Amino acid sequence: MTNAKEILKKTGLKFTENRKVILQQFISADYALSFNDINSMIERKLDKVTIYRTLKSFEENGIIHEVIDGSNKIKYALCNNKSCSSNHHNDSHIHFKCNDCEKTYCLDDIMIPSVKLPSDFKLESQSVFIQGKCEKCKSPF
Amino acid sequence: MTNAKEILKKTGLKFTENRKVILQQFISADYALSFNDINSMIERKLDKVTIYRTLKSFEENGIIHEVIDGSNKIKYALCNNKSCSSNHHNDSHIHFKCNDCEKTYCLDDIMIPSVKLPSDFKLESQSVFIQGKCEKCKSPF
DNA sequence: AGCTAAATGCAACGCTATTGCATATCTTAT
DNA sequence: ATAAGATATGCAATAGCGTTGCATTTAGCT
Repeated sequence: MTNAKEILKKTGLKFTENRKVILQQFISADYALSFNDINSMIERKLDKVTIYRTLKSFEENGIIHEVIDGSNKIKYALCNNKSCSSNHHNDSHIHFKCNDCEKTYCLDDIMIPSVKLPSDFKLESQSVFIQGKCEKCKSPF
Repeated sequence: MTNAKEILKKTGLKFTENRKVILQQFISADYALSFNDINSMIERKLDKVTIYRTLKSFEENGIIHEVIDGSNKIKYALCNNKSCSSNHHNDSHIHFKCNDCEKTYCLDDIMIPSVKLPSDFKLESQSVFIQGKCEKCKSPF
């Protein structure tokens, strides 16, 4: 069970109403959220600075990770990997972005194939980014 | 031989001094360039709008392709793939970003391993993004 | 040389994100 | 339960990246 209060307790971050509502968006969404997504989803009107700072602190505490999808906006998604913690993320999974609805999904269940790099590069993390159409946009009716 | 004039001629874009100097930066750099990279590299001072528009038109004409590296800045690199043309790119290669110097390289010679997607997603393009240390930053002396 | 479409420069603007500072709120210890 | 201290929040201002509209200049053709 994914409970906002539990998650926050683990990190040592204070439990506040703002953090709860923001975290709940991540828990219920199955795709990566940007500032704008969150800002329009929540009823409670928060200052934008609060949202930005909340996202940053969630990220620093291993709750969410940044999702790179070429949108030139910062997006985040819940860390399902238990090994994410303060200042250390471990989210090398596949990201899939739909070219129609622009939503980006984390595909945690699919293995990332490994790549053999030339010897002059040292690999630290690897991610696969796929673009295409998601289920809803594939069959538009 | 990679000649700016030749490349521009193929596209039908007018050959101007501005375009020449910008294109030359791409030809001589072995990594992806952002607006800022270009702006600081060239002597000739151009209006920023000109640079942005030039990059966009190069991209639309299959000369350069966008490189996504999580920097939240638009970066571009030369298309080595001959099949890139107006409004159709074919640059599914590996991008490597150095966590130290922040330069991002296109690794054209390495095969991209293919990924099996769940059936509800339709793949249109795939790219692999790797972070680590480049040769220069691996051995700092 | 002159014409036309394309390229450039300037000014203004929009959006995303950040910083500094004063105030409010949570948590812990008493 | 309350007070104290640390943390979180809100407001105002600002920075950076990128775009748009419009007037002017230039490349490339006849």
